[in-house]
Amino acid sequence: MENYAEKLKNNLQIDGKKITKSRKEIVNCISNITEHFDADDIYDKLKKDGKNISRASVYRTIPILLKNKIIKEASIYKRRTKYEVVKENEHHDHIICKMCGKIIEFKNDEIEKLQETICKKYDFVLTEHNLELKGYCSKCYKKLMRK
Amino acid sequence: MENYAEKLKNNLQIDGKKITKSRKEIVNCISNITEHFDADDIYDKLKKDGKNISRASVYRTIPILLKNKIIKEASIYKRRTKYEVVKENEHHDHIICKMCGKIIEFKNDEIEKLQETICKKYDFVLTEHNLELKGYCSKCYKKLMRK
DNA sequence: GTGCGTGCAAAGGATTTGCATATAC
DNA sequence: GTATATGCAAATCCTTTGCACGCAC
Repeated sequence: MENYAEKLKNNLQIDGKKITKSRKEIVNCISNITEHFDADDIYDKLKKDGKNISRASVYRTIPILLKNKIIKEASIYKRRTKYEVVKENEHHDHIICKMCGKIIEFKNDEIEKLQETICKKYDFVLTEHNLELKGYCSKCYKKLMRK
Repeated sequence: MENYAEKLKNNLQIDGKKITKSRKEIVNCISNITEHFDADDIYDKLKKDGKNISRASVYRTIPILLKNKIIKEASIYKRRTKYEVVKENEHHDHIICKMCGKIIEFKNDEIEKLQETICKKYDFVLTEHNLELKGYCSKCYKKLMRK
């Protein structure tokens, strides 16, 4: 379990930025989200919890969270950017439905091993990777076929 | 060299859609582009060539080109969708050096097969994928180690 | 002739920004 | 006290859409 609030605090101090109530609430809010989320998800969740933090503040905090690797961009769906909380040692890849935006996370050791093999072949040292499989979930594919 | 105009024509006829001047101009325009482009790039290029086709038509033609696999989404940068012309049998993935930016293109059939297997497992129909391996090329890695 | 496609301008919608005020330090 | 952050509403900007007209078939 990582302490995102602490991480943010340290990074803000280094940058000479302020540790405000809004920022603390936002980082606290997202650290409880396990799925993917967008700016409005944060805004709504805060509002539901009685915290009246403006959309502007949410949007202005997101770049800070990105920079400090507390969240990362997961996908963009219908012009809306989706994020996920960064968890150390929990890498996974994504399957994305192009129609409904559904996202499935997976991890495949065989693929990871092959990636290593490929990089060795090209004399590269692999440090990270990003694999996105795009297509249609069974529901959407059926819809598509009916047309 | 593929004949995109012909491909579009055939597909439009199958769908009972019309082969209009605008659509012909647009497909002709993009078939000469080798880099990535967005909707406005098409609009501007057409305008420069004296073809006054509205932005609306460009935007309305893009989904048709996507559907017919004449173009595909390449990336989204600053809320602007970038496309590239689809070239048959030219799929590849990328290895990218984080230090010098060197890019190596590769293709690995085993990984592609595994992707299919994974999608089947999750009841997804795979239509496209994107795999980026990031790390350091041997030269840069040595530099890094010397530090 | 009919229905699909086009152009125009207006609408949409996520995100950004200017400005006055509030707050962390 | 001062610089940075916030909230609000307005602005931005890519993209979509309604509508009247035009064109492919």
